[in-house]
Amino acid sequence: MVKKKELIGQTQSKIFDAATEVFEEKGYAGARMQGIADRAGINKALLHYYFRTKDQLFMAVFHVLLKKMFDKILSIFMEEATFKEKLRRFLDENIDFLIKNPKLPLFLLNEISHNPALAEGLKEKLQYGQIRDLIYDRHSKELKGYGIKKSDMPQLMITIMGMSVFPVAARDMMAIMMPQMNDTRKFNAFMQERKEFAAGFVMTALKNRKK
Amino acid sequence: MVKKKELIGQTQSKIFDAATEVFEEKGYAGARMQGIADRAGINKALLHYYFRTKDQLFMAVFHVLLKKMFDKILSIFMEEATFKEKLRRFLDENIDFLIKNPKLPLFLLNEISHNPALAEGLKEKLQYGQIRDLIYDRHSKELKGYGIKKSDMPQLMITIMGMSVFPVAARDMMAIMMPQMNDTRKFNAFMQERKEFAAGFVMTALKNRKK
DNA sequence: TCTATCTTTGACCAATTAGTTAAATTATTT
DNA sequence: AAATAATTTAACTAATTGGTCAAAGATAGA
Repeated sequence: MVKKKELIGQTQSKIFDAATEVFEEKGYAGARMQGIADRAGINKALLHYYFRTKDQLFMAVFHVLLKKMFDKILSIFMEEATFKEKLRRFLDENIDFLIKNPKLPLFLLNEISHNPALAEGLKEKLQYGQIRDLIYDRHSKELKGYGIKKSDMPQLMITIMGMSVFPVAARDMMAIMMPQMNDTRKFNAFMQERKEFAAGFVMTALKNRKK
Repeated sequence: MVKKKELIGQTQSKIFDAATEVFEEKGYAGARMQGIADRAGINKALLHYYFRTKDQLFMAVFHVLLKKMFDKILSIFMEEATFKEKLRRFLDENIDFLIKNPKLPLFLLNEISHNPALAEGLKEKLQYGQIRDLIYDRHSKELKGYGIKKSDMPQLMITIMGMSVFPVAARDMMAIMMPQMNDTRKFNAFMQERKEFAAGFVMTALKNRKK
């Protein structure tokens, strides 16, 4: 027999999944409670029964997605390995993640830019503020060998992030110049290729960097 | 004496400027006609007098901004110069442009992703579809010397674009990990630094690329 | 089975929002 | 100066949208 709590779970997670899809697709301002209810296959009143307001529902979805993205990014750099190894693992795993969640980066970028307060929670809670120092300190010898000073870390980190995230976020715009990007199969192949291209590109640039 | 056409121009361009600001800030779905009227210092009915509907006003603004962005990108690569020189000029000028128009990339990315048809006009009109071949053919000798085949061009182009555009588009998100990015003065200094960093990074990676 | 609680729904409400209209004001032409 | 045309406004309308409510249906415990 199906228990009540499982039913709650079913409905609530049906709602949550539908809300995730709709918010990712249309953004907060473009999303409609009715549209979320429709996609979840339920009544709009039931939506408000489980999540009192649009803001509450959005916040629940947003924070799960933000954490999902950052956990992926950060977990790899917290492991025990050389910087070079981490770079490869990061690009491999992050690109796989992005292929599976192609709408996520642009969604997060947009919502945060429309409402910077959204990032506040994570900022304090997980102390990501220190991440630059943490990474640098763990690999200072290796990075110094590449001519990277602590003050260069933002440049390097944003470069690495951009190598994987930018193509996914900017896909539709780049497709104006490169129509083959419109074909999802080709785009995914491009992203697979990119694992190797990006890792090679960054490591070559680092190893031959003038100090 | 102020002529009628200038007056029209004044009001129309006041509206256009206000609409540009509001759309860039809030996106199509988040923008309000009343908000645009307020920012332009006029009545809402007057908005509809000059631009019949929200869609019409948005389209006018959007296409100007899309063209602005692409002209900037493409003009440099159409000049007579070596690829290396173009790369430097592109990063210099594009980063200056982005510092002045920090909300532009995310706005365009978002609106196109919410409504891919928006890109159609430009795609056909300016034949950007061929840009990859155009650039490659002009620099095939130099690029082949770096071990770049024609099929590598998308990887290279998206890398170069991402080096300049990503930091601006992802600023607020990267600021979660690097709080100093929240300070506009520091961020702009970072972008200035990036001209040199990115140019050096890309050229080093190209020159030492294994073929 | 009876009761209390939890879940789901249809109908409704109030606020917001894009868009209209008719009249008033200002500018242009003759 | 008078007539005509363009510009601007206040007040309004219709549709959309987030949110409520009371009642019906389902579930679990006594």
